[in-house]
Amino acid sequence: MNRERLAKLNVKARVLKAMAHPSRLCIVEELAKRERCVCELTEMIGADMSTVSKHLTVLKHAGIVADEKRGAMVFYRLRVPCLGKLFESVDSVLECSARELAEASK
Amino acid sequence: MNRERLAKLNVKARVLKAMAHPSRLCIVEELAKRERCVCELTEMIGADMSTVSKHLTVLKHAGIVADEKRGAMVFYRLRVPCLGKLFESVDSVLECSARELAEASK
DNA sequence: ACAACACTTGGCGAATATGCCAAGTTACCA
DNA sequence: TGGTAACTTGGCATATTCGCCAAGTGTTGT
Repeated sequence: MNRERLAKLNVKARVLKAMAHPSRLCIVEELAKRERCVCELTEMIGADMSTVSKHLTVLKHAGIVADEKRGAMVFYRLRVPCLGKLFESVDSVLECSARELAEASK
Repeated sequence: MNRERLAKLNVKARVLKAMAHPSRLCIVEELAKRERCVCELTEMIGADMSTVSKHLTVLKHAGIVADEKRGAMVFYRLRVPCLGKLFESVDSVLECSARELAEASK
């Protein structure tokens, strides 16, 4: 495996990994609807605010979200508008997978 | 957050997590082209065969790949045909992200 | 029967991830 | 100025992941 390909794989894996956590996925899904402050996300997830803040840091580091401070609050939004397609893809993978499993169990 | 949504998030996160590793992503990309035996994948990745075998177990457990033994060899293939779209999605996320970063650094 | 090949599994140490608490910063308001 | 709310960061304990080696299973070829 050449270096270039490995580098690309690493970057892609990092993006996937950043979303590969229930809370972070939830955050991303919410941000796909509209921007949110940490407070709102914290209440939604039901964890400690510090925990949510760290999840947001992970997403930010992966280039998925951006933050903007307005007054005392920090608003997060998706940096990328095309995440909807990714969700659809994951969904269709799940559907295919479920269908295959159903076939297999017949 | 209600239980049903949490359950869905967990399932989706599990699929993403299974692919969120450079070696596993590489495996999935290869299998998207054609089926492969463990041996071929091992050579491609350049790790111990036991390591590759465990990666394959992870993918199998997530419902992403299926295995079939033929003689002494075990062939793996994608269980789902629609993974190509997911790759495209990840790619476009990366492109958007790169473009945004370029804009931001102007 | 024996050796070689293709895997899988168990196990171990090292590295990473996760989530809470505590402490610090910054903004707002009385 | 003092208090409170909104965050972030550090640190710690616990849990999970990763990759190798060693050992075991099943298959092929001699």
